[in-house]
Formats: sequence, C-alpha cells, structure tokens
Amino acid sequence: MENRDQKFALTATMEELMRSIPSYIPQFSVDCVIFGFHGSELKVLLSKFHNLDIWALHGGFIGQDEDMDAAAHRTLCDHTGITGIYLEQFHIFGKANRQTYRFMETIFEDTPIPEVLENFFKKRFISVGYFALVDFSKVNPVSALVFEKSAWFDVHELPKMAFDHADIIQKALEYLRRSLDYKLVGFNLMPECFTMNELQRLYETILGEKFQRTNFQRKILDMRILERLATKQTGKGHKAPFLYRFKT
Amino acid sequence: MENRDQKFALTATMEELMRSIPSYIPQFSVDCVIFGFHGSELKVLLSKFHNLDIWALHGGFIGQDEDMDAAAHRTLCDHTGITGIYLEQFHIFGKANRQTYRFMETIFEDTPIPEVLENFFKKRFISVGYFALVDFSKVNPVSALVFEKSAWFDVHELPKMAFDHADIIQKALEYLRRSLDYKLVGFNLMPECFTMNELQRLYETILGEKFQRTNFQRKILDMRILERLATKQTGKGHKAPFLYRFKT
DNA sequence: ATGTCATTGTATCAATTTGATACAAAGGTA
DNA sequence: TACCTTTGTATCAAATTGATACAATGACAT
Repeated sequence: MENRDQKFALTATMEELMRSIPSYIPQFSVDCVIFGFHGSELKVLLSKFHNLDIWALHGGFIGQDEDMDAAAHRTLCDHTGITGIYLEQFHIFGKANRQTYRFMETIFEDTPIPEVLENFFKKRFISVGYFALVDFSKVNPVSALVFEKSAWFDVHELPKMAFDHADIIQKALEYLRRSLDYKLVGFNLMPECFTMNELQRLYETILGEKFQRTNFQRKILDMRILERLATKQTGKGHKAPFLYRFKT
Repeated sequence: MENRDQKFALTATMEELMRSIPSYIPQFSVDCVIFGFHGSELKVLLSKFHNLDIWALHGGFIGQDEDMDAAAHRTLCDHTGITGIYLEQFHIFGKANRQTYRFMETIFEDTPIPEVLENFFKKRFISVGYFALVDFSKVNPVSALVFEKSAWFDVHELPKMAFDHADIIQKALEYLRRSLDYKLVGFNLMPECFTMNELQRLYETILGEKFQRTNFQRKILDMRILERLATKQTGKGHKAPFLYRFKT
C-alpha cells in the first residue's frame, strides 16, 4: 500500500519531467554539492531515492536558452527553497561511461519507461560540478521529483551514493581546500554571529588539521575581515567569548 | 584565383567534418589554450581562419564514446603534432548566447551551408576550457580544417579573436596564476636545460611581477626540484651561469 | 698581461611572519 | 572565596622573506 503510493508520486512528478525534457540541452547536467556547517562538522545535503537506499546530489538540466550558472541556481533553489546562495563551478565530469540509464531501470522496476525519458537518459552524460555554501540554519530541504527525502551528512561519513557522486563530493572538497578564501567561506557557511572558537572549528574541519587557538585568533583578526560585537553571555563556567560578524 | 583555392580547401576539409559530426555529442565543445614560453614572454598558439583576419583557439568535439580528457588530447595532437602534452581543464563556459552560427555564415560567405552543419552549429554551445603547457621548441603547428595558419602570440598582445576566446585565454591565465605549481609549470614550459635567469623570466611573465634575482635563486633551490648541471659556456662577457634541469 | 665591465653564486643582516608559551581576566560551581 | 575552565592578549624564539654586499668568472679593450 505504502509502496503503491510512492510509486504513484514518483510517476506523477516524472510526467512533469517528461514535459520539460525537450527544452533541455541533451547529455548535459549540473550537479550541486551543497555544503553546510553544523556541530563542528562540515556537512553535505543529499537526497534519497524512492524505493532505494541510495543517496544522490541535487542535479538538474540546462534550458536551451538558459545560462549555465542560472541553471545551477535554479536547481539549487528547487531543492533548498532559498535563493542568493553562493555557488561556484569547480570541475567537469566527462568520462565516457557516465550513464544513468541502468540506474533508471532500477528505480522504475517493472514500470515501462516512457520513450522521451529513455531517449534522454540512455545516452552518456557530461556533468558540471558546482558547490554551494549555505547557512545550515536557513535551509529547509525540499524533496522533489524522484526523491523521497533530504538529509545532511557529515562529509566524512557518507551513505551509499548514486553514480559517481561520491567522487564529485571528494573533488569539491579538494577544490574548497585548495582555493580556500577565509572571508568567502566563513561568510557563507557561518551564521550571522559566531564566536572565534566556532569559526576555528569550521576551518579545521575543512582543512582537516588543528590550529593553535591563540595564533588562529591573531591570524584572523589581522585580516581585518571581522567586526567584534558584544560578548556572548554564555551559561558556561568560563569567561564569555566575544561574538563576531563578517564586515560587509 | 588564390581566393578560390582557399575556398576549395575550406569546403574539402568541411566534408570530413560533416561525416564525423553525427558521432559527436551535440552542443558541446572543447577549447584548448596552448601556452608556450619563448624570448622571456608567455605565448599562446592561435590559428587564423581562411579569408578572415580573426584568430581562434584550437577546439574540437567529443565523441559519444570518448572520455572528455581524451578528446582534449586528440584535439591538441591534431593541431600541434605532439602527444603526451600536459593538459588540464580549468573552466566551463556556458553562457546562453555562445553561438557560433553567425560566425559560420561569414566564413561560408554565399556558399550554402550543408544541413548537417547547420543543425549542429545553429544551436548554442557549451565549451570546456583546457590549458596545455608545451615546450615551445617542440611544437610544429599543423593547420587543419577551417584554419589557414597557426602562430604564437604574446599573451598580452593578442590579435582580434573569434567568439569569446579572448575571455577564455584570460581565464586560463588567471587559473595558471592562482594555482601556480613551480615544478609543474616549469617542467612543462621550459626546455630540457635552462639557466636560473631563464626560469626566473618564466615566472615573472606568468605572475606579472619582478623578483629579486638572489632571493629567487634561493627560493627555487630550497625547493630541491632542480638538478644542477655543468656551467653553460656562453659567448657573453661575464661569468657563465649553471645549467639546470628538473629532477624526474 | 692587465684592467674594465656585466653577470653570477653565495653570504649576511634586518624585517616580517609564524610557532609556542605564559598569564591575567572573566564566568560559573562547590 | 577558592577552584576550574576558557578567553584575550602579550611575549619570545624560530623560520621565512627582503635587501644588500662582495668575490668569482668570462669576454673584450688596451
């Protein structure tokens, strides 16, 4: 019974997809790695397929008359409900064996696959990887299309992933490390106000190394990218830390 | 007369292109920015279109069953005649208005454009930018397809460029600067043996800044990436510099 | 031969940046 | 009020970087 409802929901949203497919560039997709920061850990937002214990990145296609960046933003907004997210392309995945069709068959089980979908998905795909930096607390994950639900996962404890999506996340993380911009990354991943300690945890989890508290503080303050606010009134048994905010 | 011969050559190679087009992924291309180093300047290899005073990067398409990286290597080999070149993707260009068709019409002048080509080129294109690092002295530019000839240009003195190719070169240069790896770049752009002074000129032209001779020498030697060979017997009126080679 | 000139290889010192440690100032609890 | 913990800041040593000095070399003119 429950299974039947899901199957119905699945095919219903598929109808929508089918109608829009002719307006997309064939064999080309966008995949977004959505990073968030919570509880001292770097997270990625993933979605689970109906009927399968497999998770995937949020992907989409590009309209014939649509800028690629715009397509990435649209895809992202569809799945998170927020706009104005920081987004940047980091790599193109173009191996010859990037097919999604065999996977489609599993999702559809014994339901016949519509011809439009078959023609679209049976070909090999090239995909642009984008990464997004979002304020964890502002995201309200939206399930759409073939997805049953969304959830945040620790970057180092990923579930079983679809296609080459685990590789894509790995590449995104490498890119983030290599081209780390303290202001950009902090500004987009942290909430409005935060303590120096929380900020340090962010960079530690991204770079995978520990910093010395006092030197980290000096380094960040010397950059002059933060405004110091009032001290935070903690209920903890120690001196209350200052709160900071990124200068605009 | 001369014009007529050129037109003939143009359409003859076009026949070849037409036959291969159905095996390519539509609306998707690869463009290579080929960097070389000569006479204290960073150069890019460009090709000139027949009948037009417009130069372009070397581009190509991707076979349906071909890895994207392989397609880039193939394209590069077609135009330079050398294999095993260092090649890396750096950006994907996906603005909605990336059309080549209007340009095609100019090239064809009043010759009718074959339908296969028309269908292929009339759509908007997405292009992956690759950059190549080659030993200037080893390249023997090969003209192919719609190109009349190839030539090296100083990165800062580009001729009139086709499409958005000037932007693509700019992006490639920015990428090269941002992710500068001293060993990688030097190893691929320098000839087998070179003096410290020549190496310094390379990094100065890439980064667009002057270094202090003595400190540059110390910095590079401290990296332990070079082997020192015998001194070079110059005909110059001063102390002969050592020759160096990158460690393998 | 000898002196001049330009360039190279190396040493050296100062200035700056980075790493490590010390310590007083809170904020809560016993 | 003593005690514990964490925070903010100062300070010193170590490492890196910037700037300058100088002897060594190779060709040429005298």
